[in-house]
Amino acid sequence: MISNKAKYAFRALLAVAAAPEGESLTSAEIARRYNIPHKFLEQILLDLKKAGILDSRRGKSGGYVMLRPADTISFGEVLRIFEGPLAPLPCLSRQSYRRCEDCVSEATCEIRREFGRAYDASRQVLDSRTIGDALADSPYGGNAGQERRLVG
Amino acid sequence: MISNKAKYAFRALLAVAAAPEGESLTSAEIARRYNIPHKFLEQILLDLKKAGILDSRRGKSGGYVMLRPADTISFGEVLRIFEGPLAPLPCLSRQSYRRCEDCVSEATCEIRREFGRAYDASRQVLDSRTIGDALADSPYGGNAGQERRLVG
DNA sequence: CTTTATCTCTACCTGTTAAATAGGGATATG
DNA sequence: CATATCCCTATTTAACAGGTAGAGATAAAG
Repeated sequence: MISNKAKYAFRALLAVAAAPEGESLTSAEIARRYNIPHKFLEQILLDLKKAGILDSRRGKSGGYVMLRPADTISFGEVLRIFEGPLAPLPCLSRQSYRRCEDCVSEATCEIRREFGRAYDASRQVLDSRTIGDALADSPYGGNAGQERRLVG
Repeated sequence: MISNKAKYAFRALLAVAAAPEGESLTSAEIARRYNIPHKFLEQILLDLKKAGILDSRRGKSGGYVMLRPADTISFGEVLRIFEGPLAPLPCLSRQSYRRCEDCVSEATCEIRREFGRAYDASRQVLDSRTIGDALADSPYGGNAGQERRLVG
């Protein structure tokens, strides 16, 4: 299971990305809309800002906007911000490789091989699908991060 | 990352499954071979027994043997014993479904949809690949759970 | 029938993390 | 200058990971 923190981050990102071009969204509004504890959400939005994904405006009529286009932000990237490495085994992580204490030979390790396959399969999805894709595929057809399509 | 507990369980299972037909393997031997804390491993082996995967013999010259053939035991099944549901979101778990508090509409939830894809991809691997498969594909060509192949 | 090697069971311990909660400080707008 | 917002840090509570510890049950060997 992914953490609530990560899930709230996706909610927030999708909401900000789906907002009309140029309009900002406040943490309070997002929290209300999705029933997320407000102060907790603030921390999360701050993390997204520090990661260079969101930008913010302070003061009255402040709020959050996308800093990068939604279709350049993959689910994998966001997940890694909040969950750390996605690899199921330390020896499978490119970013933060660590040897397994109980491993006799990495090259022949069956566990590593099988989980490597599972990891590849899941990464294929998470690192290719973006926030923009998710909105575009949405029933309501959000269109953040790309040109507007004519509907009808 | 999967827990050490689960990883140790796979080590143990693969070792027992790879043992010559009819021979049992002691927890001490497995612990020594893979540098796993012995008492911790004992708990794990007990869990595998309670799950109906391993059988055990007590007393001198005791040890563990497979209760079911290795090629009927998927990585997913074992993982679920030690990690609980594999679904990345509670609303994606068939076995222990739970609604997300912050979800407005499950049918249109972009998070659910995207993680559903990732989950499907990873489950495709974990629920189809078995301990027996993993040994068969091994460089050294273990052959537990199926007829012996001639190596020439 | 005693010793010894094994599995079985239960309790406990320590550090880390999840999931908030709390309380203010900084800043922009009206 | 009042208010609404974002910004930052500390604290709390519960659960969980990853063991450690000690004793009991059982079976084989001598």
